[in-house]
Amino acid sequence: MNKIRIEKIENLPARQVTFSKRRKGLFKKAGELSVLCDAEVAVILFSSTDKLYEFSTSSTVDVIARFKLCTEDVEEGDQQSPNELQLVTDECMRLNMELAEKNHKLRHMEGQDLEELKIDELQRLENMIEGGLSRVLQTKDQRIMSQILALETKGAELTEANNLLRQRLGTLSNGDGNKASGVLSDPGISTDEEDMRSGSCTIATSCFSTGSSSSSMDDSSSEYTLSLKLGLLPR
Amino acid sequence: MNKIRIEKIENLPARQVTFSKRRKGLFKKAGELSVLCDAEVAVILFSSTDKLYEFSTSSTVDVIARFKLCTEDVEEGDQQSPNELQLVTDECMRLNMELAEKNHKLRHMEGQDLEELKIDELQRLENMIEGGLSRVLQTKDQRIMSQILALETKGAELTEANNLLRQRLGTLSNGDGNKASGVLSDPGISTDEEDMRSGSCTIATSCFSTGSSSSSMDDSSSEYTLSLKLGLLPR
DNA sequence: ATCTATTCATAACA
DNA sequence: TTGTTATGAATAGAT
Repeated sequence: MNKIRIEKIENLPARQVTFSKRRKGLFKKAGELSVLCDAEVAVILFSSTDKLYEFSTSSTVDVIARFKLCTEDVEEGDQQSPNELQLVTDECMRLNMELAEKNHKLRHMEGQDLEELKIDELQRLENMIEGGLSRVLQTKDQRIMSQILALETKGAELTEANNLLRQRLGTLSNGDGNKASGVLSDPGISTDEEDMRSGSCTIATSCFSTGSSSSSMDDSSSEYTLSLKLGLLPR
Repeated sequence: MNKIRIEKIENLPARQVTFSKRRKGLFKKAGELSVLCDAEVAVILFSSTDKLYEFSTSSTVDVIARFKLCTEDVEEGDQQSPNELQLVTDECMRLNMELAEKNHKLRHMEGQDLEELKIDELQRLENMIEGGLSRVLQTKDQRIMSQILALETKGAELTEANNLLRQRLGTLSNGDGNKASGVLSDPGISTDEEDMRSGSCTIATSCFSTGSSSSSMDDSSSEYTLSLKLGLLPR
């Protein structure tokens, strides 16, 4: 409903959704144009994940052939039609160079081959890495928070259910108090709650195995609050 | 204002107008999609009068080359002779995949597309980034230290030379003490030292504006050491 | 080409 | 992924 700026969508799922919707729209428009105006059209589309999508009135290769005819006439004279092998070879070389560059950049990001960098380049690299790191940390925290929230909710539900069951048991056999309390330690009924305490904690703490955050392990407050405190540790 | 049926417009002028309007719209949509979703796109269009129109993000022939690569893979296998073209095409495909993978990794390192990662993957990513960061910082510090050392040495040499000159001047005109001390402020002789203190300082501090690495900057030592430490700052 | 009345496409949300 | 809806964008028809 909102107007958007035409710039790269950084959020991946949103980008994927927009891609598939607009791709559909684009293809539709292309088809309408071809019918309305009796035109021949081909649309070739590569997603950011390098997947190919195409639309064409007749056959894409036919349109391409026609296109080649039109354009080769223009540049004919200086070169005899660069054959397919040449085309693919060029693309190969281009890819090779691009790959080398990316590898180089990646090595720098990983702290390798730093000798070749000047101090200011190192500084820029540092800033870039720190930017990435902060985004990673932020994302991780968000993820952890939402997981904690989900667990809390489930925990609360289970606790309530447990209380209800206990109550019901108490009503059924109100003559025998031991029976009711015995149920609590019965794995068949209250395991869920137990799992919350042990299992979830492990998940939370294992995430911080770096060591920077294994500090305040005191369970002075309730167990649930404890996992929260650990979870949001920004580092 | 009326809704129109999608069928060939028989009226020629009307068809031409519609063609030009919708062509513009189609190209715009194609451009928006490519920017929004970081996609590569090519639109090839022949009017009913066989005039060619094209739109593409990079170059139409590049996109066509890529398209050929993708489609030829599909129909490989029935052809037996693994000619050169096939070989190069295979290599191209391999490169394409590798490149996609590197790009993906790089984006993660830069803190993009993190939605697709699970918590433990985020944690591993964080560790990797932190490793790189620490190496970058270490390299930067080393570089800075060695530059400091070089400047210190040079500073010491200059000081010594300066002393020698001063001494010599004192010997030449030992009757006049003012002359000798005046020399010190004479740009022709002692500029080097002055420049070290003022000019370089500005450069130096700006480099550490990030704050993360401005650690042992204590100027408890001699003045030379102070200006030198600042001076080595890069750029 | 320029101008609206409409239809259409789609961003955000569920 | 699919569907819904409030909005902005595209455009048919007229000038």
